[in-house]
Amino acid sequence: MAYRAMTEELHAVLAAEGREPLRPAHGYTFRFLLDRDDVSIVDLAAHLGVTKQAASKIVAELEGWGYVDRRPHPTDGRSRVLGLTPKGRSYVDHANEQWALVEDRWAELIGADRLEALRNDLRAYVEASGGRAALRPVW
Amino acid sequence: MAYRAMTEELHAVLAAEGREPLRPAHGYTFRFLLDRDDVSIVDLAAHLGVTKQAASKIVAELEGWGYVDRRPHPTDGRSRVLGLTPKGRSYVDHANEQWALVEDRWAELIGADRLEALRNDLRAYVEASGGRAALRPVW
DNA sequence: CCTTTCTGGACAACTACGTTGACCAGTTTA
DNA sequence: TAAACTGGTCAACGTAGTTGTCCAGAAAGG
Repeated sequence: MAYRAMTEELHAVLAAEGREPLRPAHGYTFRFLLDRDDVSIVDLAAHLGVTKQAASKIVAELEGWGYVDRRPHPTDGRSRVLGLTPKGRSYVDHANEQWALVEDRWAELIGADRLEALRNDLRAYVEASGGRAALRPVW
Repeated sequence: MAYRAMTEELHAVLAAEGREPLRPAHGYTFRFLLDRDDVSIVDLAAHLGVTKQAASKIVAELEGWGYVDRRPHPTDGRSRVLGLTPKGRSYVDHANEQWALVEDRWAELIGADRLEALRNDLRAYVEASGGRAALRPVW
C-alpha cells in the first residue's frame, strides 16, 4: 500500500500538469536510459522483465511523444541505440524533483533517520533474495 | 522491489505445493472474507478496487475450486453472502504460516525491532495519505 | 570465403484481466 | 402502487501483455 500510495501521489502531481498518461513502465524506462547510452530494446526488455515486443511498444509510445529516440547502432547494423531526447531528460529531472518532495513529506512524518533506516532494511531484503526483483507487479 | 520479492517468495512456495494458480487478488479476497461473514460482491469489489463484474469473476473462480461459496442473503433476495469453505479456511491458515516464515527470514536479517519499526513507518505514510491505498498496482 | 547458426527487431494473432454498457429481479422511497 | 435505486449477471470491448513467425545483419565453423 505504501508503494502504491507513493506512486499515486507522484502520478497525481504529474497528471495535474497535463502530461501524457505516463505509466510506471515509462518511468522505469526513463531511469534506465538516463544512466547509460548503449541500451538496446533487448536490454530494456530484460530490465523491465517483459518481452522485447512489449518493450518495443513502450519505446514506440515514448518516441511518439518525443521523449526517446532510436539511433542506428555505430557498428551493429541490426541494432538501434535508445536514448533520451532533451525533452525526455528535462522530464526526468522534473519527475525526480517531485519524487523527492514525496519522500520529504514522509521524512517529516517519521524522521529522516527512520526513512534512511527503512531504505536500508528494504534493500537488505531484496539483496538477500537474489539482488533484484522484477519491477512489474504480479497483479 | 521488496514487496514484489516477498510476494514472489510466498507464491513460489505455494506453487511448489501444486496449488491452483492463485493470484494476489485471490489472497486479498481470502483475507477479506476471513474477518467478516456478511460480504457481498459489491463489498468485495470496493475492497479490491475493481468493478463488481471483475469481483464476480474472481469469486466464480474461487467457487469453482471450492474455496468460497455463495449463500443466499437471509433477508435481501437479490444479494448473496460470500464465505470461505472449510477448504478455503485451511488454505488461508496455511498461507499465513508461510507468510510468517517469509517475514521471519527478514527479521533474522535486520532484527525483529527494525522490522517492527518498518511496519510502523510504512503504516504512518499510508495513513497520512488517506488511510488506505488501492491494493491493485498500477502496472 | 561461404554456409550455417545466432541475434536484434518488427509485425501479427492471441490471451488475460480488467473495463463499460445493458439488463433483470428485488428492495426502498414517495 | 408506481418510481427510483441497488445487487448481480451476461455480453461486448480495451489495454497491455504474451507467443509465433519472419527478416536482415552478425558470428562462428568448415
